[in-house]
Amino acid sequence: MAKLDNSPPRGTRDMLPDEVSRRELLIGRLVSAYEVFGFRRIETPALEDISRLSSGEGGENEKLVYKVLKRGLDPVVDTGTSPDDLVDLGLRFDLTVPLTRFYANNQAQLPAPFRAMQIGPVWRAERPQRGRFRQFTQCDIDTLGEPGVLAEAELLEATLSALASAGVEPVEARVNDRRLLAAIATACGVGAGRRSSFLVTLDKLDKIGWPGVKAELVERDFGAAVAEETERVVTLLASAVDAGDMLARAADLVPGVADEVLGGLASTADALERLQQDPDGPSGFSYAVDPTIVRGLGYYTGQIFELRHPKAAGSVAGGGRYDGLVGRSLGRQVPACGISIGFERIVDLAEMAPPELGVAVVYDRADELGATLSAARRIRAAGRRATLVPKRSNLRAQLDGLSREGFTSFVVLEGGEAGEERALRSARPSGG
RNA sequence: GUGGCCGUAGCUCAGCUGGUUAGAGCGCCAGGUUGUGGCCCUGGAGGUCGGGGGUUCAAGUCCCCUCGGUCACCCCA
Repeated sequence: MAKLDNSPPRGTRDMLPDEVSRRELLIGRLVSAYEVFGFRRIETPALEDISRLSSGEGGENEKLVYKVLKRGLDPVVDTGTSPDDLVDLGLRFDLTVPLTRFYANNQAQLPAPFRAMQIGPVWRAERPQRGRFRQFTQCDIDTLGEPGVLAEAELLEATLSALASAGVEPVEARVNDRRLLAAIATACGVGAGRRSSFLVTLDKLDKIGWPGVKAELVERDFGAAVAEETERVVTLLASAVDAGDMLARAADLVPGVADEVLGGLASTADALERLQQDPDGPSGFSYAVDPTIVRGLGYYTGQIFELRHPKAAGSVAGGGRYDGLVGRSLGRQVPACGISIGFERIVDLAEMAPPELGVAVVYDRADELGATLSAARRIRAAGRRATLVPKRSNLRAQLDGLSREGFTSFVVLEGGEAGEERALRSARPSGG
């Protein structure tokens, strides 16, 4: 038989036992942290109707959907058939779109406001890179039915507290508002039709700086005047000494922005300030109102968030308000807001104790099987974890290996009878 | 989806300008010493050099395609 390539599909990964232990432990921390705020865990299917994944609300991500062919297709496809007619399902590319369907479907049984938590895999047909996979896990919390910025402030607090409980520090939270961005675009002379193209470029400021942003704006045919005005307005906004100052400047520099928008950002910033001062709150985070963060997804309508960690590739969490999305499924507008943690981007930063495997029961293959099994069973009956391992010729080396694996003690069976249980001296690499 | 770099044992890597049966360390297995521990000694298994095609008397080494990783773009958790 020919040897096949055993690596998993591109951008997906196998998970070893130690990794799974670590991930489970981290999920437990996040779930506990979120439950304290009243978020209830739900689950939705990996598959959704393709039309729901292609509504245009998912922005760029919709181009990355894995599509599923209809069952029972004729093996020979005539050339006149459009590819779209062959597909009826797709793998979800985030947890938010499925959540809005879930809400519309189960609304009668859900409280208002409803606080949802979802943890599960999503798929995007991207080119993989460090911190970017084709299958990855998102940890979402969302509040549906709360129009006020209490939702925003609470979601940020819950996320910061969840990250802190996992030892993921320091985290920098940035907050902005889609409506402020729209007003900035207008103030700089950009028409509504070209707004998103403008914002995509502005979003790159921290990466390519003003020379890069201005060059790209000119390249995209916005003209030198728009480019200069953008630099002037945004620089003045960004050079504010604090959130309050920035918002005061915005009222002046960006005349089109509604007071409600600036007031909302002020409330969120104030809530984060008070959280930071509170000895009961999470520490190890900073925050800023940043008029240049954009976020790609098309469905955001209000405040948007981005959380970063210095060692993580890209952002560690992101989200925002999407008041229009539930209405697409329900036919009635329901305000909604959510944040998603990128699990793969924090799992290596989290401080998790290595798994403890309990007692290694070292047996001799020559001994009677029944006696061996019952010796291990007695240990388990005492509420402990016991794993049978066959004795190797070099016991010294074996014990060392068992310790590295994560066993904390061992007993050697002789004639099926357990000897004295002894602790394994730690041979684990430090920092485990 | 576009472009750059990379791909040799389970892991980390060596293999000069193409030239006999492709190497090391660690790990693994068996044994010795030990006799319920980190040392030491001996032996062993394990590679169609990511896969396919081509150039050549000869390819791990050169060319093309493909798969995978990585970086940049795009975008994003």
